[in-house]
Amino acid sequence: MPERQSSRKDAIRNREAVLVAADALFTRRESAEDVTMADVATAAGVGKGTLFRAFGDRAGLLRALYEARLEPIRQAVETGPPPLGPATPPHDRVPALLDAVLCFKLDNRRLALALEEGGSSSPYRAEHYEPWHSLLRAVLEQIPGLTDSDFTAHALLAATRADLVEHLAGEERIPRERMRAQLANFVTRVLASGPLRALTAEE
Amino acid sequence: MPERQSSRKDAIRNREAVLVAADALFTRRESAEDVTMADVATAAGVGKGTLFRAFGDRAGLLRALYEARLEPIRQAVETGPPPLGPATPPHDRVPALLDAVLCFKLDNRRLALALEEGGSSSPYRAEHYEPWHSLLRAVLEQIPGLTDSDFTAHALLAATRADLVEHLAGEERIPRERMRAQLANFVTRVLASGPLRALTAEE
DNA sequence: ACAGAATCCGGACCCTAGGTCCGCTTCAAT
DNA sequence: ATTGAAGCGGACCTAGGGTCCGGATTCTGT
Repeated sequence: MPERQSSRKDAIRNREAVLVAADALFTRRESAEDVTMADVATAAGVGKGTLFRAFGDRAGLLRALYEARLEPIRQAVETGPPPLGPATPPHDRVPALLDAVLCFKLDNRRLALALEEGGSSSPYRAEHYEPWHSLLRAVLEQIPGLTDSDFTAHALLAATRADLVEHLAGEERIPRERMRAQLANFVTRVLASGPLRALTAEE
Repeated sequence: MPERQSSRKDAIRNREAVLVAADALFTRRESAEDVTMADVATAAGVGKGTLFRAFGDRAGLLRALYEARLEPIRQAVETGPPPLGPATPPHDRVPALLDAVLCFKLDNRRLALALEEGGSSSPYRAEHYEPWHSLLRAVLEQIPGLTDSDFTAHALLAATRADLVEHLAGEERIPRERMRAQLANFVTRVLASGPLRALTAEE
């Protein structure tokens, strides 16, 4: 619950300083795992107490950073033009949404990794997952012939999990565009078989 | 490197005791996260030193347990009869493999969770992932019209990630058989769209 | 059976990193 | 200027993974 706004300017200034410092650290450092809270506090020129009061705990800080970076995409999805916006026909919006998620994770590898794997509880309990799943599920539901929207949404999102993306980009050295193409391809396959008209009908 | 066999009977007995105790603890306790190494040592009637000498570190212990439980399935996949064994036609083997993985994770929730999420490095660096991916990829490659076997294998396996399974089974209360059906369905969709008749032919 | 060496045992101990506490300072409202 | 509420910061607490080493146990050669 330590999330209420403060009107005091020192509090606001410090919160901002922490955000900036943390952002820099997470981007610069190799792994997010070896950025300690003490590091962040020091880099921000602030005491640990301040840091924890402002964000509650490590996860809270991560969340704040994540949401800040996610904001533009959220906007584009909620009120933007096609292919991300709500006016897009479902069949085109699903790949667009997943592509957006993938790109976001590619652009924010360390952060996404830290938040998604970040110890304790599963990513599925983190409240930032639910909106995506809900939306995707709703869009999938509008595609005729597609059953199990709920599971399908989960499964598709699973293909963009931060650690998988990290593995593909880092270990397997797959270039961004190729990964996007592969994901698009995969999504197409899932959507393509429409009314699950058997393996035989080539149409 | 602390993995070499010991011929001393006390060492062997203790190793076995630890394995049994850990197995019991991980099964009994709510979350795998709150089974500490000290707990395991105590439950096994053994000192921490012994435990760490035998398994190296926490991950080592998890791995040992995991592999023990996985053994029968590994057997079935490598030298067993269809639909898991190598004699199965690719089109049938892929769903069978994924179903086996899913069932395994359902039967070993806590353990799979602990090992997959288990802090530090991603599941993709854990050497137990690679064989599955390799196999699945190889089988996928034999299905005509299927491209991107590598990515597809990753994506399909991602749908059986321990924390997702845990979420579906635990949070969403989806019964085992339903989940298996949904996964089977999903796999079918991915395989079904054969030669990927284009994205353009749509509207 | 015995000695000596090699190995193992176990729990006290260390260390890191997240999180808390509290006396002091700063802010803002009157 | 006064005052009390809010914030500050770093010393401190705790948990849990991992290490160490004196003493016990087991193996081997004779």
